Amino acid sequence: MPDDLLEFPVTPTPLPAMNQTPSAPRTRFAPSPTGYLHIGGVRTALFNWLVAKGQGGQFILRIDDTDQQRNVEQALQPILEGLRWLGLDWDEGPEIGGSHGPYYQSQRGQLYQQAVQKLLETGAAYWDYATPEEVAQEREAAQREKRPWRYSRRWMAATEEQRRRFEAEGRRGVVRLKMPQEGTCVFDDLIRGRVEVPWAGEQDHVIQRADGSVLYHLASVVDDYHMQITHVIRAEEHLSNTPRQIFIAQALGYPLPRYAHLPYVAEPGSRNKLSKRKLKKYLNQPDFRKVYEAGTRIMQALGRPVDPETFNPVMVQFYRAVGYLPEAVLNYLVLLGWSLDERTEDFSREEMLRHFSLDRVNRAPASFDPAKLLAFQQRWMQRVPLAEKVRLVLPYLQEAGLVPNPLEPNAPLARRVEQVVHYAEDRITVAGDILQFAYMFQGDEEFPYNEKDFQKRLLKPAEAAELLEAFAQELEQLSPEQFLASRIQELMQQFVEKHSIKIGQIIHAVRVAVTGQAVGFGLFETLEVLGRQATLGRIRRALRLVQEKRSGE
RNA sequence: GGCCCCGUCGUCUAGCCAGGUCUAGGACACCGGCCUUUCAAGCCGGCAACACGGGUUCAAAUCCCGUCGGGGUCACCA
Repeated sequence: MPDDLLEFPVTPTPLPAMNQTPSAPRTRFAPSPTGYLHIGGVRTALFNWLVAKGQGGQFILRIDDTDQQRNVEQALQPILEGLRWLGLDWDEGPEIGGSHGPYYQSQRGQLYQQAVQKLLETGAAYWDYATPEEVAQEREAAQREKRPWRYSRRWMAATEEQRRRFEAEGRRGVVRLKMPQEGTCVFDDLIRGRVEVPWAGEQDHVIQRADGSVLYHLASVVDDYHMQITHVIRAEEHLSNTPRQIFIAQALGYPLPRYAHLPYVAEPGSRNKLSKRKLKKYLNQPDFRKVYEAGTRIMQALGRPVDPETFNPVMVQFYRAVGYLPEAVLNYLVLLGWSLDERTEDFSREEMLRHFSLDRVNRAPASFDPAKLLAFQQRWMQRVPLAEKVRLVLPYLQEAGLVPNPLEPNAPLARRVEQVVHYAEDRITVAGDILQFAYMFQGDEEFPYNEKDFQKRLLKPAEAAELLEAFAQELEQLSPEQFLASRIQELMQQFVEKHSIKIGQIIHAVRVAVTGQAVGFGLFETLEVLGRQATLGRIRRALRLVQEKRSGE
């Protein structure tokens, strides 16, 4: 036996861990119904889902609504929709039930009452009759004297008689935890390793309010036990809550779950926690702004209001609305704090399930970078076959009123959608990008001209209109059947030689005349898809506009 | 402030536990070039980091101590 092994200090066994059947973890995601799904929240859900489903276990969704009187159902919908969109299906929870229900904390009051009762009986908790003001006074006094504060237990009722006395004074009791005052709480965190917290720093937390309702920590511990949760995987902000939960669990005689505290997701370019309320600040960040504005443009093209309450790159709804692929969002998210090795970046759902493990989760917080998310989106989108892309893009065209809904599969317009997606393929990174090509679906007299582009390519160059006119005459020589990209290109080359001009002198003018803007996919393809009649009509409209503007000056 | 956690390119990270193969690897962003009818895409190239200071060691991003910095948490919120 090696010497250093002999010298290894004998450590007291940490708190008993739950008897593991390592085969089937049960994890849970426990959001409170706030009406939106935060990026950090989904990542927590993802990791929980991966641990459970990667090892043949169950992923449970539980709603922490102990404090909500609002419309829970309504505030819950965006969360459920978001999880479903991403494919993070739950095995037990709202809308599907399960054998450990109900899955709303507001409906599990009886379980909590029993737990409180037991805590009271065993002396792990006590009735307390301090008013909130009295407690605040104590705390402030301690603060003034710069000493650590602990509740004095002055209004603790140790006996039934004391309770009656306090109540006779008109006081209403809460139930507090009777926390240990010395020693250390030790637990093994799956991500952080051994964590030690002195009990002396813990308060006698309230677990039941004066109105009889119960607080989060109690509910959470009781539920985790009854739902047989094996791994509590949650955000780091709960790390310092863990000792009190361990205390509750042990006092109740529950085996402990394993804990894993994920580093939180930080703001772009800083170490602060990502918050949905700081949208304005994040917009100062160029990458963030770029992603947001691209999204905003899509919403505007759809005629949807841009509501900062719901349309915000900090929330998953944003990505769904704009047309990201769930695969891309998951791929980005899984790498936010986790990695497999030094090079693998592409993870499908199946690959994540196969490879994910908590021991490769990073301990430091990770900044959210929407530009990198976009890069993943681009990669995933490149792999989507044409027919599927058409399917993704269609709802955007329909909502914008550019294409009827439903669209007959064999209608000429269906063919056009396909062509546009085909030619614009590299330019469509999110489904909503199709709306950049709205001009391909608008009437020849309706599509708008970008003023700056019109100015630059048609108005300002002295010869532009004349050349355009001449080129239109050449185009007229082609029959509708001859109106093909290759033929048009040939024609233009001849045209350029004939007039001894550079191709740039005509091609930009044609593009702006026909599309209304200076950017787009291949011009010859654009003309082909538009067809002879539309092309000529649009050029005539542009020439007319040039004339109007010139004479108007 | 107490307690807890964290600290590798601007960002996500690999490497750290088992010190040399690290003149620190990959990706995003950025910059430059090629391609080109525009803008993208694509291809090629470039910039760029071990928070700091002490130890231990022949050798430290890796081990130890300290400092600094950042964050979380301290509710009759979740």
